[in-house]
Amino acid sequence: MQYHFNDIEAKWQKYWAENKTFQADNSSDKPKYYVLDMFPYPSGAGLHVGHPLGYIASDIYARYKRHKGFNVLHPQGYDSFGLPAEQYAIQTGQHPAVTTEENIKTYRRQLDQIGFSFDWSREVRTSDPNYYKWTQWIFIQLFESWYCKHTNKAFPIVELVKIFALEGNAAVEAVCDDNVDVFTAAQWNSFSSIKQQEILLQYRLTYLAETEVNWCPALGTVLANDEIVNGVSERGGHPVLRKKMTQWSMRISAYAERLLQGLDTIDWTDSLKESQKNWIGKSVGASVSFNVNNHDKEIEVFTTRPDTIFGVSFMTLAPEHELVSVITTPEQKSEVEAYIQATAKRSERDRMADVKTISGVFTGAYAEHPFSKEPIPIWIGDYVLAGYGTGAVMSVPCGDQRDYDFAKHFNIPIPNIFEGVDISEEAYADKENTVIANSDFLNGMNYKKATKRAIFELEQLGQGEGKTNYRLRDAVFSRQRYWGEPFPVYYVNGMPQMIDKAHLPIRLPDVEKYLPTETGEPPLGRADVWAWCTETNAIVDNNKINNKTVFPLELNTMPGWAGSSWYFFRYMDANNDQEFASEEALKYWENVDLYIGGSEHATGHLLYSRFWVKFMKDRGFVSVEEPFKKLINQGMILGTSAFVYRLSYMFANPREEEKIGSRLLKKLNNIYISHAEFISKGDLESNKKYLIELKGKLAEVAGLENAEALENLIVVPLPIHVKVEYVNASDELDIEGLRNDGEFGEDFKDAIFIGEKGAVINGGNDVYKVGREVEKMSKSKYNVVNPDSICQDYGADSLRLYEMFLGPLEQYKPWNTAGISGVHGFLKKLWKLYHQGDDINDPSYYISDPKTEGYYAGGKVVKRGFGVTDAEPTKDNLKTLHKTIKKVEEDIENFSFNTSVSTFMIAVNELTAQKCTSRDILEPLLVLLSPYAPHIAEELYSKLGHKESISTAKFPKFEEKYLVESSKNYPISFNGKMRFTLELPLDMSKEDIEATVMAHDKTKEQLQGRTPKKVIIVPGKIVNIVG
RNA sequence: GCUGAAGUGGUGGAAUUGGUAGACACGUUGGACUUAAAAUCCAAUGUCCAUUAGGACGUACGGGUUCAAGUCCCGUCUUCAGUACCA
Repeated sequence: MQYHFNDIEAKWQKYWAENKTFQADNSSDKPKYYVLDMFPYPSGAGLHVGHPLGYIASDIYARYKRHKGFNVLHPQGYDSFGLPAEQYAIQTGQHPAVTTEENIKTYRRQLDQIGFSFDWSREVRTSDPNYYKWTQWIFIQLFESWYCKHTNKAFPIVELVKIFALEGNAAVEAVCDDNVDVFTAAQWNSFSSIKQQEILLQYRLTYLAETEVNWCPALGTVLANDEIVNGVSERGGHPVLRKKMTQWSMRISAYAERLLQGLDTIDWTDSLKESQKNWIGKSVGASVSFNVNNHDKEIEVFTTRPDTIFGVSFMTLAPEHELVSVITTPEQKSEVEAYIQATAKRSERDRMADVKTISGVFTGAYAEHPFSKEPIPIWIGDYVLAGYGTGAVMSVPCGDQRDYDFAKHFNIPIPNIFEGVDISEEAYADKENTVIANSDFLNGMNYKKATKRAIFELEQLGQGEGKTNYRLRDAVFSRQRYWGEPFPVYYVNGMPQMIDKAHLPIRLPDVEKYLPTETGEPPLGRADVWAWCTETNAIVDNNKINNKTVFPLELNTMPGWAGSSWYFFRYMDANNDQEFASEEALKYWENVDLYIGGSEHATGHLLYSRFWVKFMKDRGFVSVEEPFKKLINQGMILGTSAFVYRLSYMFANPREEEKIGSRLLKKLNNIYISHAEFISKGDLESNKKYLIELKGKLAEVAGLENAEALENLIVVPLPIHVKVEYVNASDELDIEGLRNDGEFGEDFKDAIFIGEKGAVINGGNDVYKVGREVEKMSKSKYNVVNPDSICQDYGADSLRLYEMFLGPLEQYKPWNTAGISGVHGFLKKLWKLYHQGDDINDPSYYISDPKTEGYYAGGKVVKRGFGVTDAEPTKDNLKTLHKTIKKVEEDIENFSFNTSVSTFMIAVNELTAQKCTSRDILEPLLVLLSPYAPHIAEELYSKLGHKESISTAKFPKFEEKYLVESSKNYPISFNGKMRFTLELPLDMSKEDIEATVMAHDKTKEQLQGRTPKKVIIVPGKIVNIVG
């Protein structure tokens, strides 16, 4: 009875789909458990073996929790808005919805064949209007809300309007724009509607603002900082400019403190929490304003050390600071301007990498110390960043190393304000053990006291206050793209108006092309039917715009993170068209218990979702404060790229080029050498050596009579990616396959390959070995391994087990198909373990090969078939089973899936050796295995006579009593080195152990007459004899 | 620079509290079965010395604590990831 995995897997996948085995109920007596994967973006390339890693882990956990008696929600969907589909649309004219639909079909097919226990009845797609209707609705709620600092909560904006009408804004503690003017109730009531709307926009949680953005003209869109690599766009490598634009922003800064505090309440890894903490970047200190001498200007700075205010000996402004041009004296003007220009040329990366160089220029201007009234020189320096704080610092060289270095470099005095501290070599930044000196009223105080006093005195002067600064900036929410959620917004007199919930969704309009317009408007600017009629509440033709009843609609779309910031709630009630999810569903499922995904979302998706959830909680839409209770980052599966090495050459002497004809050059350009043929890549000396050896060959290969022509040629092997499918396990290249591959065109048609032995390959005389390197899987690197062929050749259960067996879930690891035979072999052994019967009544039984499907006994072929019996399990059987239960359960709880695969292998090896056929052992073993290899588990479980899916079976209970041992094989060590082992009863006393061990022949042999100094006995563990 | 993670056979990786380092696999070698191959099964496999018995050395490197260290402490190096010259 052979293990026909393809048939078995197809059978059970069909069974699960037809019986809706994994459909979750929104009510149950069982406790709930919500397991979620970060949903994929359905790219055109389909799934590769890296994608399922996290899905397999979460599926194992979800199935395990079902066995443990939980009502499990385990959904899946697609983050289906995104730039790649739009890029493809621009190139081909295909509507992104069409390609997205096709891609999703591929994804679904690929996901289904791996046997995930997803509840597909709850599928969500962010690009589906029935979904983005609610994304638009949440946007409207953000627009209709403001944040009260006093109660630390968001409230409806109508309540703010009431306050304004009653008492003005003077007493309102809200998170708002910096430049809000104070007004009274009377003033508010006298304002025009437009003026009122303008003011409210300064308070709304989503607002329009002029922001400086990274504008990429070639892509026609704004890019996030992390979409820019080395000053050009990550996608396509186009140049990027800074540009001011009016865009929607999200007032995420209002939630900075709660986002920080909330981290303590969730079970995430420390490294992830650390990234979010750094991203939020809280620092507590004070803002201080310095008057500029001879100008009616103030420079405001933020400092974390107001206690060191008397140590200020200069100030530094960022070169971009707005006051620089105002205060610079005529004498310093040319120098300052030159410095500003030089700084502007340097990229941020440059400035960052070059920490050691100290540069700066004196502006010629002075500020006044708030207390001592001494003049303080004002400098500019590029170590001060315009984007952080106020773009200016008060420099205290004795307490800050950067200030110290700057002062030393420019011979600025370094006053010491710390008692008994030597600052002749470096600054003293330790604030815990300082006593302030030379600081007037702060003398003799420690850091804490001095800080408090300094802030108090500054407040008295009206020149400062205590302040907490966050690095977290408000998030830009507009994208100049087509394939994203349209805003439910139209404009009346330039003021944004929200469309009522009843008329949502606002669907994406059709456009002819997906590019920005010639005038630089977003792609929606191309739509002909993109105006809002307030009478019919419908989208109408643009030429009906009269700005009385018909108004223009917003042309931007929302960013990728809009849809992914709340999708986990939609799964709870995915088909609800009245609400984003019903109150009952939200109450029942609460939030995600376990979230698995890549660490690349640490500061994007994971921060924005937390922000939206906190907002939704404030407004009473949901009842939870955090979206994801526990989060695990799965590591990436890397590809092993294959390289061939094209000889690229250059001439030490340019005239040489003429000596060699162009025909020859073409040939030279087409020679590939095997990996072992060279040792070092770019190093000239070894190249020369290599060249001498190669020269004869080149002359021969290139058909050159006169090898001297190659005299001054410098040869460098240039690595080129080739498809990994043309390389076998021994790194040998299938040259014919490569030559005939259409995708490479003529590239390799006439190529000459020099093999391992150094001969030109012609037929089977030599082999060509590729070079290998581990890299991220990507289409362009030709190193993508597709799960389809693995499912075909080994089965989904093998794939699942193998991906887990590869190593710890969180770790980055290269994919290597060679190892899959190990887990596949295990499944075959498992199958065999259940088919030890000799003569069976299995109707599906057939025999085509007596050697694999039966065995010889007494010269006869004995048929082999399903053979689980009711035999009483032996002590050894029970021990193996319970050892396995214990380990597997611990492993799953610790997400250590790789070790439980080993445990299964050990169990099957042991039970096979024990010739175990007992149902009492083999049935619970299947339940243990079923989260990992569900298909084979279902098949064998049904063969055991069960009519229900194994997913309903209870997880076996571990019983300690089967593992209790009466004896222990003690390792006997001498001076810490294990020499032999000795089987002794566990209840033996220390004294008896010592006596037995000391009397042993081997002990005497080891000691050779010496008397041991000491004998260490740890009962149940070890014996160590010292001496 | 800073922060975080890591470094163990030819390879992927085990070793949860300090207690027999290398589980489980892959690969390799040898053998059985076969006309042959595949499949399956058996054996060996950290390195070095030794015919065997056995021994020496071994968890990036250098020290230390301990009866005992992959595990704890100090220092150094390397790799990967994140990042912000954050006042």
